[in-house]
Amino acid sequence: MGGESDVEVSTDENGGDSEGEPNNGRESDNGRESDNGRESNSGNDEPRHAFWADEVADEIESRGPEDPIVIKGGVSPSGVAHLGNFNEIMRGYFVAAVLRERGHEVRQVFTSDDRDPLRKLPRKLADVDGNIVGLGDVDAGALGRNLGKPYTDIPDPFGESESYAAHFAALLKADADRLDVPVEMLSNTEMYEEGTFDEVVGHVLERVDVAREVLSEYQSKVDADYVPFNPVCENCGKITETVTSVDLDAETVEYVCTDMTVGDNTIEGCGHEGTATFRDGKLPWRFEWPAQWQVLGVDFEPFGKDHAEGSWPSGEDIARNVLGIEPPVPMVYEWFTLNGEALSSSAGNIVTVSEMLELLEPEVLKYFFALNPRKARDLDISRLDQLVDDFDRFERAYFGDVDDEALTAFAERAYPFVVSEVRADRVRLPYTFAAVLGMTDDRDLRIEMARNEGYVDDDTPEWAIEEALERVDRARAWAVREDNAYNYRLQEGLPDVEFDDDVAAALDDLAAYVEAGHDGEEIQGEMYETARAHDIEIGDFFESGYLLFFDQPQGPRLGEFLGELDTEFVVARLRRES
RNA sequence: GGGCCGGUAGCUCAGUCCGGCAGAGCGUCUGACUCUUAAUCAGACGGUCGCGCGUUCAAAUCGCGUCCGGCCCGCCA
Repeated sequence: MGGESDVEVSTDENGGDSEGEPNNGRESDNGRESDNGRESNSGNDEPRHAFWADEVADEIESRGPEDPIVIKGGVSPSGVAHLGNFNEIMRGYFVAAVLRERGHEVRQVFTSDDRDPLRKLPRKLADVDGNIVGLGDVDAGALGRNLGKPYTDIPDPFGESESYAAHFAALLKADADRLDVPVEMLSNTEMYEEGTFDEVVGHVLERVDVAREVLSEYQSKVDADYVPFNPVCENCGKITETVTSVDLDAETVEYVCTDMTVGDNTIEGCGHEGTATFRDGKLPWRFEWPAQWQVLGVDFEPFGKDHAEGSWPSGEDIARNVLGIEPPVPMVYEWFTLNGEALSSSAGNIVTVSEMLELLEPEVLKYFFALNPRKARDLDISRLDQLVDDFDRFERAYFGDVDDEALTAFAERAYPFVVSEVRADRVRLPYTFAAVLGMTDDRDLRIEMARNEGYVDDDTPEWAIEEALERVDRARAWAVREDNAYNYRLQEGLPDVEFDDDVAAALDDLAAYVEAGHDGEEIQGEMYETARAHDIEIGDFFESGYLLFFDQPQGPRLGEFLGELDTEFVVARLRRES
């Protein structure tokens, strides 16, 4: 793992190859004593990693895993593929990225646990574009009739994919692609059907006594009749729980299709008695999870705090004492809240990746997941500007432009995995400013305003301008969605406003001045003159201008803004004509 | 009831593993720039590190207890 990582770490040299603009940002001018300090203190005791993924990678490496290192995540395909599910993918992604940088071959897989039965109707679904829709917008009856069946045996409510499960998995995969995360989607059902689990299932059923004994430590319902295999009923298609006998040689089980209790509800069995192969059913979750570790050779798996005290301890135990394998390196991540509340699809408090990407660049979203997984965080949509500001600062820290040792150390490790490409001369408009630029759809005017504020100059490459402007559309979408203080909009039509006679006269004078042809700075100065000449408060005069152009009492430095607009339009508006 | 995780400035969070002056950004306030979008510059304010006890020369950090929030001990993420 030596060579490649050494090259990667010394980013200072290789940053320049892409755009011919040597990246000296990280070593930049303000002589940084921290560089010297780093030399001196790195000798003795091993410094703590600034990025959690490095810690995890250390632990994985210490076990001497064989390449490819396998990193897994997984969810049951119920309801909406929301941002919370992305913990599973993104946490694994950063560890995978670190290991790859260290020279390992890494396979990141994500299981869709799609042989699980649909237990209750989801309140919300997401269509193929990631838009959230209610149950009423799809054929809810068709779903209801399929309660108890594996997700892969249920039709796609949107009638597009081959099953409910396939629809859901496609959404997750599409979101992973949007974030440029290379993850291999695996269908649990397919793995059963292909016989991938045959051996483990046989092994568990052969040692059913041990299996019962181990699991009974964790689940009181495990009794002498408990058989850790749930066949799919050949008659009604539902997952059943009552296995009456096992034939290890034939790799089949006999079962009775009995009722299944789910919370307060009962999903009725059909009473059918039949025979199922090991491929026509599934292991219960507590066994299935360790079985996945075995058949996929999983080395690392992040999981939510819900599993930390339930499935993980039993899974670890089952892996060692029933399957005889070493469980993967675990990592518990805290759940984040959305707007201060728990993520809940039934309460409608969810957001999807594609929704977020309408508001943020992918790298900002990735940055969110690069933060310490142990901390409970809130993703506050109304304060996305804060998150973006934090990201921008994080980015500047990578290039050595922030006087914050801890942040810089974190950024040096995490930043390259957050962006698709490290480029020194990116332009980042502050998010709220970007929202303000959204007041107009005129691309040139946006650029001009950014130029006026010094974010863009003649040396700014076209690609950087293009990328910077992408934030404008997103920030604009945010301002509109939140309808907040940055939701400015140049009014296309004349707003419904009335003015006193003296203000009206002043506006007419200003119109004449603009019509005569003056630049923005001159118009700005003239506004003061005009207001004085008509003996009106300067503030009031500006306000009348803002009302005319934005239908709001506040706005940009008006003269210079008007100077950028079409003169005819400005003159007509000042005269309240159109 | 038993267990796990979180709680640090108004907000978002570093710092906690391995004890050493309570930190950053944003916001707020004041001042400056012909008073006007994001600002910029200068300065100020801002803290019972959830709370208590203990260990220690020294505790946000370690131990015990406790409060609040979330989660697990059915199924499932």
